[in-house]
Amino acid sequence: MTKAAKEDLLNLEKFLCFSIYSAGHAFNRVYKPLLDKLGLTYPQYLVMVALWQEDNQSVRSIGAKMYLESSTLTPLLKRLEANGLVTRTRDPSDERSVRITLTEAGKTLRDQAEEVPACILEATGLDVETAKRLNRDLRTMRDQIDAVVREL
Amino acid sequence: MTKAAKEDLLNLEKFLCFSIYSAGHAFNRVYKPLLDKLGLTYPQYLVMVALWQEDNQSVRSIGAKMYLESSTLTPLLKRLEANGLVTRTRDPSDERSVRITLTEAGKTLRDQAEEVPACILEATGLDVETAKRLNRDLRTMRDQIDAVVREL
DNA sequence: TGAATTTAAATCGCGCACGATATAATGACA
DNA sequence: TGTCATTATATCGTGCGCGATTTAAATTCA
Repeated sequence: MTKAAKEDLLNLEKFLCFSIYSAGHAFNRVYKPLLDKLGLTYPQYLVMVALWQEDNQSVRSIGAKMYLESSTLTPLLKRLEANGLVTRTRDPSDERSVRITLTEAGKTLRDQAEEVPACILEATGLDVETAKRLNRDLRTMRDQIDAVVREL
Repeated sequence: MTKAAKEDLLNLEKFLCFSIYSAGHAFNRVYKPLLDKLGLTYPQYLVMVALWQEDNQSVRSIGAKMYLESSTLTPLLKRLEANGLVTRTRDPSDERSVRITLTEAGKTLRDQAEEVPACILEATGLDVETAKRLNRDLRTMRDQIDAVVREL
């Protein structure tokens, strides 16, 4: 290993994982004022996006798309239910499964959230093409990491 | 807006923030077995990297580098102290400040952690140059977002 | 059919992360 | 100097996120 490479191992800013970690927190900070108006947290917003994309999903389906466990989703979905945005009902055709369905308020919220993605993109300072490339690279990396994790 | 762009607003996978969010979780998953051996969590590991880089920092200094609040760091550092990796002592020249200093065990742990970054890089499936570019782009984006957040 | 396995959610305990607030020490400056 | 503002850390409450475990339903297959 070169000397420069060794020094990189001592520099937190040179850690790719830390850039992801700190960028994630930065997104949280910039989303907060926008989502406060909607009464949503950042993870709740992402779940709502998933439901606006496809309503009436099972907890399992949402978890698969978001890479989250039921132990994370169940309480979060209960909060969305308590806030009147979704309903949680056992699937009659398979009583193990719980279907999450948007209420009218949950559907309506989508209109109020319409401006959010453009605001966020603007805050990143990235042009659309760069954002797309970054996005693609990150998804590829994530999927590669998860492939490694699965074979452990 | 084009039709394709509108559809992207409904597709969670096309959200840059979600790629960061899910990639962050993926890193957590792949780090876990490696860090379990060291008795560290992922955020604790990042704090240790910061301390290996520069020992005897104040809580404030660590927080500035890691973009974390004292309300996050104080309990985390107390756990590191309880595990014998650091000491926490008030700075005699400014009693408001707490200096975090590596113990011998904390210093020694660095050797055991030596292999970790290479293992992680390998799991990402990225070559060194791509990882560097991605890293640079993410830091730039994070700093840009934080600049926007500060002027709110 | 009936026992054993698998699957889906839920629950629990722990650690992170933040905002709001408290406390104590330092600095500013009238 | 004494008051007022600022700074550094700590504390509290809330919500994520996971692993381990539990419960109940569905599936497998002997």
